[in-house]
Amino acid sequence: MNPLPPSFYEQDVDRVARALIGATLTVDGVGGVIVETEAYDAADPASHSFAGRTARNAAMFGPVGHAYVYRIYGLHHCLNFVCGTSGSAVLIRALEPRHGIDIMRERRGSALRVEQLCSGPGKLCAALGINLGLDGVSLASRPFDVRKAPTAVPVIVGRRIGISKAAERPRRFGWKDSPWLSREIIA
DNA sequence: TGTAGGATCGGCT
DNA sequence: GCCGATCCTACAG
Repeated sequence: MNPLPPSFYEQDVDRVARALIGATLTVDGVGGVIVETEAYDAADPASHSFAGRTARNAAMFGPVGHAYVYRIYGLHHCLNFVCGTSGSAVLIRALEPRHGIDIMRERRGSALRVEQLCSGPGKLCAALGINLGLDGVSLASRPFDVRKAPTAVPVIVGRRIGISKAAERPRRFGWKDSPWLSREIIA
Protein backbone atom coordinates (compact mmCIF):
# COMPACT_ATOMS: atom_id res chain seq x y z
CA MET A 1 0.00 0.00 0.00
CA ASN A 2 2.74 2.46 -0.92
CA PRO A 3 2.16 5.61 -2.94
CA LEU A 4 2.76 4.96 -6.63
CA PRO A 5 5.90 6.82 -7.79
CA PRO A 6 5.92 8.86 -11.04
CA SER A 7 8.06 6.10 -12.62
CA PHE A 8 5.04 3.78 -12.42
CA TYR A 9 3.34 5.83 -15.12
CA GLU A 10 6.33 5.58 -17.48
CA GLN A 11 5.22 2.08 -18.46
CA ASP A 12 3.19 1.31 -21.56
CA VAL A 13 -0.27 2.85 -21.15
CA ASP A 14 -2.09 -0.49 -21.51
CA ARG A 15 0.11 -1.97 -18.83
CA VAL A 16 -0.59 0.96 -16.50
CA ALA A 17 -4.32 0.70 -17.15
CA ARG A 18 -4.20 -2.96 -16.13
CA ALA A 19 -1.93 -2.39 -13.12
CA LEU A 20 -4.20 0.32 -11.75
CA ILE A 21 -7.00 -2.20 -11.14
CA GLY A 22 -6.96 -2.72 -7.38
CA ALA A 23 -5.05 0.50 -6.66
CA THR A 24 -6.57 3.00 -4.24
CA LEU A 25 -7.35 6.57 -5.36
CA THR A 26 -8.41 9.32 -2.98
CA VAL A 27 -8.88 13.07 -3.42
CA ASP A 28 -8.72 14.95 -0.13
CA GLY A 29 -9.27 11.61 1.60
CA VAL A 30 -12.41 10.71 -0.40
CA GLY A 31 -12.22 7.75 -2.77
CA GLY A 32 -11.73 4.01 -3.01
CA VAL A 33 -10.40 1.09 -5.03
CA ILE A 34 -10.09 1.44 -8.82
CA VAL A 35 -12.06 -1.35 -10.54
CA GLU A 36 -12.33 -0.12 -14.15
CA THR A 37 -10.03 1.77 -16.56
CA GLU A 38 -9.52 2.43 -20.27
CA ALA A 39 -6.31 3.13 -22.21
CA TYR A 40 -5.90 5.87 -24.83
CA ASP A 41 -2.92 7.15 -26.81
CA ALA A 42 -2.06 9.46 -29.69
CA ALA A 43 -2.20 6.64 -32.25
CA ASP A 44 -5.79 5.84 -31.25
CA PRO A 45 -8.60 7.47 -33.30
CA ALA A 46 -10.80 7.50 -30.18
CA SER A 47 -8.29 9.49 -28.15
CA HIS A 48 -8.45 13.22 -27.52
CA SER A 49 -4.73 13.31 -28.35
CA PHE A 50 -5.19 11.70 -31.80
CA ALA A 51 -5.38 15.05 -33.61
CA GLY A 52 -2.40 16.48 -31.75
CA ARG A 53 -1.93 18.83 -28.87
CA THR A 54 -4.59 21.48 -28.19
CA ALA A 55 -5.48 23.74 -25.26
CA ARG A 56 -7.91 21.15 -23.88
CA ASN A 57 -5.67 18.09 -24.05
CA ALA A 58 -2.36 19.81 -23.17
CA ALA A 59 -2.08 17.80 -19.96
CA MET A 60 -1.99 14.57 -22.01
CA PHE A 61 1.28 15.80 -23.52
CA GLY A 62 2.59 17.12 -20.20
CA PRO A 63 4.41 15.46 -17.31
CA VAL A 64 3.85 11.76 -16.65
CA GLY A 65 1.94 10.96 -13.47
CA HIS A 66 -0.24 14.06 -13.66
CA ALA A 67 -4.01 14.30 -14.04
CA TYR A 68 -5.82 15.09 -17.29
CA VAL A 69 -9.33 16.32 -16.45
CA TYR A 70 -11.81 17.40 -19.10
CA ARG A 71 -15.49 18.32 -19.32
CA ILE A 72 -17.75 16.03 -21.30
CA TYR A 73 -21.18 16.70 -22.80
CA GLY A 74 -21.10 20.11 -21.20
CA LEU A 75 -21.83 18.90 -17.69
CA HIS A 76 -19.69 16.01 -16.46
CA HIS A 77 -15.97 15.61 -15.87
CA CYS A 78 -13.63 12.70 -16.60
CA LEU A 79 -10.31 11.90 -14.88
CA ASN A 80 -7.26 10.42 -16.62
CA PHE A 81 -3.73 9.53 -15.49
CA VAL A 82 -1.05 10.73 -17.95
CA CYS A 83 1.41 8.00 -18.99
CA GLY A 84 4.87 7.66 -20.51
CA THR A 85 4.34 7.79 -24.25
CA SER A 86 3.46 11.38 -25.14
CA GLY A 87 -0.29 11.80 -25.59
CA SER A 88 -1.23 8.64 -23.68
CA ALA A 89 -3.44 8.41 -20.60
CA VAL A 90 -5.65 6.04 -18.60
CA LEU A 91 -9.32 6.97 -18.09
CA ILE A 92 -10.54 6.07 -14.60
CA ARG A 93 -14.06 4.68 -15.12
CA ALA A 94 -15.21 3.23 -11.79
CA LEU A 95 -14.28 2.84 -8.12
CA GLU A 96 -15.38 0.79 -5.17
CA PRO A 97 -16.19 3.54 -2.60
CA ARG A 98 -14.16 3.06 0.58
CA HIS A 99 -13.38 6.45 2.11
CA GLY A 100 -15.63 9.44 2.73
CA ILE A 101 -18.83 7.77 1.58
CA ASP A 102 -20.87 10.32 3.55
CA ILE A 103 -19.16 13.14 1.62
CA MET A 104 -19.81 11.35 -1.67
CA ARG A 105 -23.51 11.18 -0.80
CA GLU A 106 -23.55 14.89 0.02
CA ARG A 107 -22.14 15.61 -3.44
CA ARG A 108 -24.09 13.03 -5.48
CA GLY A 109 -27.38 12.60 -3.59
CA SER A 110 -28.14 11.22 -0.16
CA ALA A 111 -30.57 8.57 -1.42
CA LEU A 112 -28.04 6.83 -3.66
CA ARG A 113 -26.90 3.29 -2.95
CA VAL A 114 -23.16 2.81 -2.51
CA GLU A 115 -23.00 0.94 -5.84
CA GLN A 116 -24.25 4.06 -7.63
CA LEU A 117 -21.78 6.57 -6.19
CA CYS A 118 -18.70 5.90 -8.38
CA SER A 119 -19.90 3.49 -11.11
CA GLY A 120 -18.96 5.66 -14.09
CA PRO A 121 -16.33 8.27 -15.04
CA GLY A 122 -18.66 11.23 -14.57
CA LYS A 123 -20.09 9.86 -11.35
CA LEU A 124 -16.74 9.27 -9.69
CA CYS A 125 -15.54 12.77 -10.57
CA ALA A 126 -18.64 14.24 -8.94
CA ALA A 127 -18.27 11.99 -5.87
CA LEU A 128 -14.58 12.86 -5.42
CA GLY A 129 -15.03 16.56 -6.12
CA ILE A 130 -12.87 16.50 -9.28
CA ASN A 131 -13.15 19.50 -11.60
CA LEU A 132 -11.08 21.38 -14.19
CA GLY A 133 -9.04 22.95 -11.41
CA LEU A 134 -7.27 19.60 -11.04
CA ASP A 135 -6.31 19.39 -14.74
CA GLY A 136 -2.52 19.04 -14.98
CA VAL A 137 -2.02 18.50 -11.23
CA SER A 138 0.50 15.89 -10.06
CA LEU A 139 -0.97 12.64 -8.78
CA ALA A 140 1.90 12.34 -6.31
CA SER A 141 0.81 15.28 -4.15
CA ARG A 142 -2.34 16.54 -2.54
CA PRO A 143 -5.20 16.52 -2.97
CA PHE A 144 -4.43 13.28 -4.82
CA ASP A 145 -3.24 10.06 -3.24
CA VAL A 146 -2.76 6.95 -5.42
CA ARG A 147 -1.62 3.74 -3.76
CA LYS A 148 -0.54 0.46 -5.23
CA ALA A 149 -2.82 -2.59 -5.11
CA PRO A 150 -1.86 -4.64 -2.02
CA THR A 151 -2.30 -7.94 -3.86
CA ALA A 152 -2.70 -9.14 -7.44
CA VAL A 153 -6.33 -9.07 -8.62
CA PRO A 154 -8.13 -10.92 -11.46
CA VAL A 155 -8.41 -8.55 -14.44
CA ILE A 156 -10.49 -9.00 -17.58
CA VAL A 157 -10.21 -7.01 -20.83
CA GLY A 158 -12.93 -5.89 -23.21
CA ARG A 159 -14.04 -3.32 -25.75
CA ARG A 160 -14.37 0.31 -24.71
CA ILE A 161 -17.57 2.20 -24.00
CA GLY A 162 -19.28 5.30 -25.35
CA ILE A 163 -16.98 5.99 -28.30
CA SER A 164 -17.69 5.85 -32.03
CA LYS A 165 -14.16 5.21 -33.30
CA ALA A 166 -12.01 2.14 -32.61
CA ALA A 167 -14.35 0.96 -29.83
CA GLU A 168 -13.53 -2.64 -30.68
CA ARG A 169 -9.96 -2.31 -29.47
CA PRO A 170 -9.51 -4.30 -26.25
CA ARG A 171 -8.36 -1.43 -24.08
CA ARG A 172 -10.95 -1.57 -21.27
CA PHE A 173 -9.77 -3.25 -18.08
CA GLY A 174 -11.87 -4.33 -15.11
CA TRP A 175 -11.79 -6.32 -11.90
CA LYS A 176 -13.35 -9.66 -12.84
CA ASP A 177 -16.90 -10.07 -11.50
CA SER A 178 -16.69 -6.83 -9.52
CA PRO A 179 -20.10 -5.42 -8.46
CA TRP A 180 -18.68 -1.89 -8.74
CA LEU A 181 -18.20 -1.72 -12.55
CA SER A 182 -20.03 0.91 -14.62
CA ARG A 183 -21.23 -1.82 -17.02
CA GLU A 184 -20.48 -5.41 -17.83
CA ILE A 185 -17.19 -5.87 -19.67
CA ILE A 186 -17.62 -7.43 -23.12
CA ALA A 187 -14.69 -8.88 -25.02
C1' DT B 1 -17.79 33.71 -37.00
C1' DG B 2 -20.90 29.69 -36.86
C1' DT B 3 -21.98 25.18 -35.50
C1' DA B 4 -21.87 19.94 -35.00
C1' DG B 5 -20.93 16.64 -31.82
C1' DG B 6 -18.75 14.29 -27.75
C1' DA B 7 -14.24 8.86 -23.41
C1' DT B 8 -21.99 10.69 -19.74
C1' DC B 9 -25.95 10.46 -16.77
C1' DG B 10 -30.61 10.10 -15.27
C1' DG B 11 -35.36 10.22 -16.30
C1' DC B 12 -39.06 8.69 -19.14
C1' DT B 13 -41.44 5.38 -22.44
C1' DG C 1 -34.06 1.70 -25.13
C1' DC C 2 -34.27 6.72 -26.25
C1' DC C 3 -33.69 11.52 -25.34
C1' DG C 4 -32.39 15.95 -23.37
C1' DA C 5 -29.17 18.65 -20.56
C1' DT C 6 -25.35 22.04 -21.46
C1' DC C 7 -20.62 23.69 -22.87
C1' DC C 8 -16.67 24.13 -25.24
C1' DT C 9 -13.57 22.22 -28.68
C1' DA C 10 -12.47 21.56 -33.32
C1' DC C 11 -13.15 22.50 -37.83
C1' DA C 12 -15.63 24.47 -41.75
C1' DG C 13 -16.61 28.62 -44.27
